[in-house]
Amino acid sequence: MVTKQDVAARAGVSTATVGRVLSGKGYVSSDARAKVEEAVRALNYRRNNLAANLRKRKSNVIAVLVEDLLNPYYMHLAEAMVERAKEKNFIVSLFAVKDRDVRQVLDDLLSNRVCGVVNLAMFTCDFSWYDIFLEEGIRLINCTATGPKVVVDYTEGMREAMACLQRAGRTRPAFVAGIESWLAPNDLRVRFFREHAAEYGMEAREACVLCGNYPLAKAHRVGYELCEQLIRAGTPFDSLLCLTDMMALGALKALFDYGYSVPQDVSVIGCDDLDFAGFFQPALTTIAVDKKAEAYAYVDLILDDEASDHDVRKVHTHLVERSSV
Amino acid sequence: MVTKQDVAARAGVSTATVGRVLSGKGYVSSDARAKVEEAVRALNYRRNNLAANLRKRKSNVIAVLVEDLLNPYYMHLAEAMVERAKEKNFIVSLFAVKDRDVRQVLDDLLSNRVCGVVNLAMFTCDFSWYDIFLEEGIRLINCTATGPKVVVDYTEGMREAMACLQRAGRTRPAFVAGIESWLAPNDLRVRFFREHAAEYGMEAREACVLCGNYPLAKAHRVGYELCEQLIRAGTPFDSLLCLTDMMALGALKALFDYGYSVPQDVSVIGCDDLDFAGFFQPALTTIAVDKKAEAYAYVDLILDDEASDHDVRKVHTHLVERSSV
DNA sequence: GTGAAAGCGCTAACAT
DNA sequence: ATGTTAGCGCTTTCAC
Repeated sequence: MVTKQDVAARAGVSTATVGRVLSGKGYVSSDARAKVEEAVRALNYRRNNLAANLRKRKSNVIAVLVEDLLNPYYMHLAEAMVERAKEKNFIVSLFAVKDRDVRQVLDDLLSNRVCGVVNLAMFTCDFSWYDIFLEEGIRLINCTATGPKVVVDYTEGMREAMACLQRAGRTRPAFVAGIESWLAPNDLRVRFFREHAAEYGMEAREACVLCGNYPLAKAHRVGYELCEQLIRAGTPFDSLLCLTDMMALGALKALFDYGYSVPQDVSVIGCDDLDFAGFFQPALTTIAVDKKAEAYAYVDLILDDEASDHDVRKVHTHLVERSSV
Repeated sequence: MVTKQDVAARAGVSTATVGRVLSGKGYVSSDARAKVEEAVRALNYRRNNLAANLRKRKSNVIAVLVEDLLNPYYMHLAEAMVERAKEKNFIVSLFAVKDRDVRQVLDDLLSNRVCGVVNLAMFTCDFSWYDIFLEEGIRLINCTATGPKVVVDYTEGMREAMACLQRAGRTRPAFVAGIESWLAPNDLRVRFFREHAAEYGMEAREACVLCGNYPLAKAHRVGYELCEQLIRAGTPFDSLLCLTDMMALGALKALFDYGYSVPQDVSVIGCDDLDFAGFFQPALTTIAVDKKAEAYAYVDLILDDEASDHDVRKVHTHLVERSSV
């Protein structure tokens, strides 16, 4: 393995000088710089991040916490985060907090001295009792009640969605929320529905806000079951808003199984705009989230030194109309 | 930050002894062990993996190479790999080789001294010219022509699939391969189709093996386009085998758009058994891969010291019948 | 503008 | 059964 020492020796300078040209900080004569660059190329030197990390007491790993990697939405995010992190020479690692063994995962993160943590899990797993993260200067995103956050502004998309339903003449919507009811009030989509449905000439019937046990169960199953439940309850409805596209997928199937046709009998709107949402039957009208912006915001909040602790980045949403309304 | 030193001091022993109890290797008196354990708990000691990695000249990161994280199949794999790696105290990192900038990614892996590389990208990106990996003792899975491999034995599933089609009275199948034609001969599914269709009373018409530009384009789009192409070509067909479930999703939509009904007019079979394959319209009959076994095999091949370089682990497949045949 | 040297916290070889 | 010690390769002060 080629070390900085080797490079220094070949270039006839000290390791400090090599360090300066490699990091681009500090004064180096153009002569020295040239010699170092030649040596680096000739020896095919590659920095050992392990050593650098130890010295800096922090790794170049960004931890991403997920409950369920099988959710395509997370992967959209992960994809973009990897891309962004790479630009800045960081790598992203996945950590599963599946069985709610938060404690163990937290120890893991600490052991590995990750440089930041992005929580994609639905719930705000409270790190605050684990002050160590703060003490160690590890950036936490969407982890604690306070601290930097990126919030997806579903309001914009919801507005368009409701207007779209209204144009289609729908008046009796139901909302497949899927998440547990104690979580629902925190969700902007659910809140918007409850608070503003009336403005679009719709009845925001509380019984039609369907809560479930996502993310414990798969979103598409939850969507199916909730929709089935709604149908069996006999409550009349002419449209369905779904918290996520995968829930919409489930709902679509339930609707089909029970003989409803979409969009003739009921209109369906999803949320996320997964890359294959247009391939549902029928092609799903959905609230698109600017996933790339969301992912980049996560990485930037972790890595930008200027990012304040009270920073909150807003991610936009808008309706993508296809054939399900 | 609490170091091993601190623990040793508090326990009144040397760091070596602390190391012994922590690693479970070497002789330690039960008295010393007790004292160390007490100190670890009291001080809330957590090992610094950065230091350990440097010393061992190898990190606890398993690199996963992907072209496209948006493929649900990979996430299934990633999920299980994370789970397995965690058991052994390793973490998994994602690396995107999207733009074919293999070179750059390889440097990244080297810099980070990952302990192993699992290549989930479709093509065998040849690392062999990069002998450094071998020299450094970094395990490479599915990376080079030689070396350890996990192969998914599609033969089993394909056999059942063909039999299933035969039972349904189908005789004119097409195969939505999706991948570029030079890649096709390497694929067991395609090969099986070409070589054994006749045994099931089917015509293995070469023109009906549809190749495309996956993974450059999204699988579901490729599936759609290929199926559309097939329909427009006017070649008669009564069944469709698809390389992946996502391609099947696309094909299903094309079929629908062109007025065919599934399974009445044409039978469709996918491959992968994604968790939401049952939610396609109609529910997809598909070749299920034992994804967990596949993922575990990857991790095990990387971490097990006994794993030979010529090891090849076989992953089983079987048909899951739903409503598309 | 450049170099020397002190660690980062850990592991493992060696000594006792 | 336990302790001592020499690095791993890098960054970064501090002195020249």
